[in-house]
Amino acid sequence: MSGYGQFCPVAKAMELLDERWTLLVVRELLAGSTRFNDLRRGVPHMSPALLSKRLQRLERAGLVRKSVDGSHTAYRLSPSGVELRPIVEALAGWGVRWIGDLGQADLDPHLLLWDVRRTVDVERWPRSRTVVALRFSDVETGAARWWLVCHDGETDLCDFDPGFEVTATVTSSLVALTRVWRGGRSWAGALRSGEGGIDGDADAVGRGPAGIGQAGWAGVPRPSERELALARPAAD
Amino acid sequence: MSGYGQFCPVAKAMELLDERWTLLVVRELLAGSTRFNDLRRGVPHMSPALLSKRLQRLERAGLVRKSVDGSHTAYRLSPSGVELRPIVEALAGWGVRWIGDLGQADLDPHLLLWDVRRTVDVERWPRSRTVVALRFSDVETGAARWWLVCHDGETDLCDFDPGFEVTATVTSSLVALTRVWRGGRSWAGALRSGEGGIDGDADAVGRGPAGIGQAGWAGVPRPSERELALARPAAD
DNA sequence: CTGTATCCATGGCGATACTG
DNA sequence: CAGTATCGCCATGGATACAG
Repeated sequence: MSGYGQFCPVAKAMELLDERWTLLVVRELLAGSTRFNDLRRGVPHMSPALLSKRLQRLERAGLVRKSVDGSHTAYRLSPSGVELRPIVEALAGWGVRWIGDLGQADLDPHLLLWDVRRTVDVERWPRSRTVVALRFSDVETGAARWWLVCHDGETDLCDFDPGFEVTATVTSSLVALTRVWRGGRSWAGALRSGEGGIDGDADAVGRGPAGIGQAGWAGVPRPSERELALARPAAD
Repeated sequence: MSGYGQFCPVAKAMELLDERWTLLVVRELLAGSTRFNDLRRGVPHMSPALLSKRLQRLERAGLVRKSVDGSHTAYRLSPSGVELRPIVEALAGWGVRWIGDLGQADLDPHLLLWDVRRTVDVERWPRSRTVVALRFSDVETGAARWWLVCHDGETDLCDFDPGFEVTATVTSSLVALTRVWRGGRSWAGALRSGEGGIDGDADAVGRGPAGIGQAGWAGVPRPSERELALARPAAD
């Protein structure tokens, strides 16, 4: 018995949505990914077998529609799936307010840049090809260097040097850039503390992270220290 | 590893909230239950061991505060827990729109009346003691007869005859009253089809289900047939 | 009334490898 | 690129009994 045996619509909704990974797949679909491997990038650590299973389940439940066009497969949310957007956004807002503590295990340069790629504010960048190199000061070789290549309104992410001239180079610790992108930490503060830096034509790229953009929920107001204290496990 | 290894706040939120039963416990707390056994009534089929475990987890996460006063224990949501209300309500709205099909296993007279008890519109009832007897025509003995006793603005639920004079008697199939209470089915329709009936002083009790009230999300607009068709597994 | 303790079966899921 | 196949573990949680 995997159901709850309740008619309550919260229970009926959660029978589907409380399965591990499911809502993260929905989140990635809402963010615009349609391809299997794009979804994988957006939901790292999820095995392909499980992703496949979840997509099938969501399709059977009518939240996702799969369309095959030649060798090209796309998954898109149906109307009922799209209606989960306010819920996912509310969860993001809640999470950003109340689960602020990030462990080292929560940090992931691949995922951060996969998300950053979507928030680059191309309008603020030069119309000619612009390349921002990113370097994480505290990440092991292999995931420490990245390049955002912006051209014709498209942004590509490379984990290898694409060879073009670099407009500016942003250096930062992984945790600092993650915090800045999530909101709640300012790039100015990261610069001051020495956790971040920018070289090259900073103005051209909107002074680094400002031009890279922020998460959609970055602007959600954080609880005050007083509110946080009230919500804490409580000495009672 | 039970986490998702992601900094995404949706992932961080779901690490806590996608555990089985958790959000239903939150729902019941939001509805106003504070006592362990009241929570159990609101979340039937959940073992007490698991309820205890979830409450502890929620307390450690700062969403719930436990207060002990003599032999009286109360669980209340903290500010961060209360902030889940819009999410739970949105889930209820989503569920009621898109997961309309109720199986026989989802029906439960105990839970229905536990919920109904909260929505009785005492203002509409006489100031003197009012007793509504409910009888499910299709439920096995033991859970087929119920009494709502309303007095001094309080509503009590009995599964035995309290002995007072009955103001009115509502008869219905379990599925019909569940649908009416959830919204999406009208009591008038249930009466017409013969699935429901009311005897006695119907006017005094707001003509039955109208006075008994409806779920908070009963008014959520349901998708049209056309929308439903679009969201269905799709013949593509 | 408010839980805790214990036990056990299940199946979810992580890992890895492999295919059209 | 877009998945399937297989395997095995162990944690989840259901059931039951019991305790302060």
